[in-house]
This record gives sequence, C-alpha cells and structure tokens, in this order.
Amino acid sequence: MQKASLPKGTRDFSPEVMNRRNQIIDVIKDVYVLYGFDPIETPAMEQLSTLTGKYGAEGDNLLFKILNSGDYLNKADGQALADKNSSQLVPSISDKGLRYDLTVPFARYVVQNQHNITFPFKRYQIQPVWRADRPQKGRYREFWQCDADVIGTKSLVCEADFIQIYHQVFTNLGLKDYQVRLNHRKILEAIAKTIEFKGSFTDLTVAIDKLDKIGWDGVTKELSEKGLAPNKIDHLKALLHIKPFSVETIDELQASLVDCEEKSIGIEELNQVLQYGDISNVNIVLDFSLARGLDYYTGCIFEAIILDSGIGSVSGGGRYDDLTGVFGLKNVSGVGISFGLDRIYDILASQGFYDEKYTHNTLLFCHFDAVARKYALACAHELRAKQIPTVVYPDLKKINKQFDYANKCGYKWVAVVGDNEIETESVQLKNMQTGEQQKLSVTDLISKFS
RNA sequence: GUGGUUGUAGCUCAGCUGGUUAGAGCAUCGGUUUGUGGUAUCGAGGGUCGUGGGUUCGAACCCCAUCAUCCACCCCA
Repeated sequence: MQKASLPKGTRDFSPEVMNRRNQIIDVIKDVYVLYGFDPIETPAMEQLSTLTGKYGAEGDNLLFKILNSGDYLNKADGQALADKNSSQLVPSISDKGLRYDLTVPFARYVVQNQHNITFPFKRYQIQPVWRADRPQKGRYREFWQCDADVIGTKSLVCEADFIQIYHQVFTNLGLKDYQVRLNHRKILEAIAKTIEFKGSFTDLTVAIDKLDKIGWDGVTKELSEKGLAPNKIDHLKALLHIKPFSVETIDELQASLVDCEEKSIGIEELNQVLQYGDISNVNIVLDFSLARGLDYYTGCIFEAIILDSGIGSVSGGGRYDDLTGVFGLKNVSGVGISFGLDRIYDILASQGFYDEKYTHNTLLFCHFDAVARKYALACAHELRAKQIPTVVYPDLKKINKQFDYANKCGYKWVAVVGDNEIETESVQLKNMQTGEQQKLSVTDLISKFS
C-alpha cells in the first residue's frame, strides 16, 4: 500500500475551510465589483518564455517547469545533458510552466486580446499561483491571489480607488489593524540623488527594504559596504521615517529632497492621489523604505500588512508603465493590487475568527423509521422546489446518531419527523445550537426558510 | 540554494540512563433496553515506532546515511 501524501507546500481544503475561504473571496470580489472590475481567468500554465525573465534572477529559479510530453529526452540538448547543466537543459525539455503570479499572465492577455479590449480595462482575477519556494509560515507553494488591475490609463484616480478598496476590504473582513504603506518609485530615485548614492539603485532599495527586519544597524552596515559615507547614512535615516500620508508629510518631503525631475513628478503624483478621495478614515502611511516589486513598477507602490500578525504582507501592488512592452504593446500603463487569500485566512484564523464551528442553514431531516424517512423525502422535495437547501439523513439509525451527524457537519437546523408529524403534516424544527424546538406545518417551514 | 527543528495509531503527543506482549487524549465504529443530541460511561478496531544500514545478548531510544516536516535566511502574497 502506498502512503497518501501531498507535494510539499500544498494543502487540501475541507468543506469547513472552503466555506470560509469562499467568504473571504466573496468580500474581496464584492468590493472589486463595486469599483467596476470585471472577472477574467487565464490558464494555470503559460509558455515558459512568457514567464521567464519577468521576476528577476531569483524568480526564474522559483518557476515550476512542466516537462514536455512524449519522448522529451530524445529531443533534449545533448551537450547540456552530457554536461549535466540543468539551466541550459531546461529550454530543450520544457516549454511550459505554472504561472508565478497573475500580473504577467494578465499583461500577456491584454496584448493578445488588445483588439477586443476597450481601454481603460478593469479586470479582477482570483486564481491559484505556484512558486517553488521553501514553504514556511504564511508561505505556500500553491496559493491564491486576488488581483485587480486597471490598464490603459495613467490617471491617478486609479491609485486613489485602490486605497479606498484596501480600506473597504479590510473593514469588511473585520481586520481593523491593517496598515497600507505607500511609496513612489520616483521618490526613491530622488532619495538616491539626495544622498548622492553612487552604487546601483537596486543595492540601495534592497538594503532599505530590509529596515524593519535587520534594523538600522544592519542597513548601516550593508550601505557602508557599498561605500556610502556615514553622514549620508544619517541623512538617509532622517528621510526614511514612516509618516501618515497627508499634505503636511508631502510638504516635508518637498523641503528635504534635492530638486530634480524625479522629485517633482513623485510629489506631484502623490499630491494628486491625495486629492482624489477622502482618506481620513484610511490607515495609510508613507513609507520610504518600501521598495517591493522593483522589476516592473514605475510609479506608486503599495503594500498592506496586518499589524502584529506575524505574517509579512497580505497585499502588494503598484503602477507599471510598460509591462506589456515585452509582448509588443508599447506605452500602455497599468496599476493593480493583489491580496493573498491564504495569508488573510491564516490571520483571521489566528485572530479567533474561526474558533466557533462553521454552521450553515441547510435543513437536515432526521427520522424515526422507514415510513418517516419516506415522509421526509416528500417534504424535502417540496422545500427544494422552493430553492431551500435540504438533506434527508440517508440511513435508518437511532435519532441520537443522526443528531451527532448534524452537529459534526454544522447543520444549525434539524427537522425531526415521526408518526406524530406525519399525522399532522408537520415537522419538529429544532435549533441545534439552542436546543429550542417548535412544531411547524410544512407550509410554515417553507416560509420560515424562504 | 543556506542554516536549524522534528519524524511513534487518522490527528496531537507520552514513552525515565537501550531491557519482556509500545501507551494516552481526540477522532472512527458499537453499547448504556429503541421520540431528542452536543459535556457522561463501557467497549472495539487501528502502529513492521519515516526509510535503509550499523553497534549490542537485546534498539522507538545510541551511531551513520537517506527521505519528509516545520521554522529562519534569500525573496515574496
């Protein structure tokens, strides 16, 4: 006999878990729809060439590659095979891969369907993605992303909308202690100019992005090694404090950065985002150490976390000016965000949202004998005709076994039927949580559940 | 890819410095005389102790290897 097991970093989801995951998806989907996004889906697998080179050097290693069908070894690169050179061998034995995120497949979709798309195009997409990472807390090899993107407009109204979407989604989920972090790629560039950083821009952003993990000592050490003078590091330190996103903060920024084109654009754009909506209720901060997604992001960048959750970010996003360019469609700007469904679930679970057993309103008929079971089947037929979810316990078992079943499966309502009920064409409706019970005619039962 | 952790029943684990037929709770199934459950009680089934070697009279326990797991780094949702 073989041992039942699952690949590393993947999970099964029970009915109870699925119901809750679907609730989260519904919350996010409803907000997306409220802001005018339409759904699309794309295949789990893409051409490997669509995916490679889009996520940085590390990203390529984390792609799941799909082995070609048939006698793939016969067509393999003989030299690479002889040299045991894996990376060189891959292109000759694999031309498909599992998608790594939903943004790149979306860019591919836009380019391929450009003649059927009216811009600006607003789509949402809720599907699994796969990464060949080492699993750990809050990190899986198969996980779901909930994306919304607007493509084909540079308007900062979109950024303002996403900020509102963040607030609405987290509020609807009951996660009050969220924090949206905002930064602008151009501001980061202006910071680099202000402190006259001579090394590569990536080195700088990678270093400051680790601030909340390795602290100032670590960042100072890393930047010193890159040749940044101590007084410049102090200057940087003065610039990086997290501040509320407000007119005052932007004025402060105006004063502390050297004049340059990046600064003007960055500040102008942040100002506009600020104008397009009331953010007074939104927990949003400007965080200049936020540097994620540098590969294709060019404007505003977002990240959302749940404070004290022990899990990193639950959402990331930003504006990209030329993601479709690699597929041949130039000058199309887009902006989007992505929620991590699995991390949101983990946080809700750890905050006690799921401590109570999941219950549902499907009605379970429990019966005392075969005659009563037949009566229950007739009742169930009537209820289902009125779109009321109904189940008749299938076996002839003692009533306490049937109640056990009801409790374990999360049935909140049970209809008990026996000789008495058959005579009066009624049921005993029982609330399994309170134990309360009342005799109802089938007609009254239907109106109660309609 | 790097470092650490843990592998004993379906799940969570106990098993004293190596010593007879390896235990508990939960879960599953059945009973506590059959029209009312969830917390009670009795009982049953279920394990070649991750796998392969080695040391020993004797290994769940010690040694080596291997696989898996979880956690951290890198990076990310």
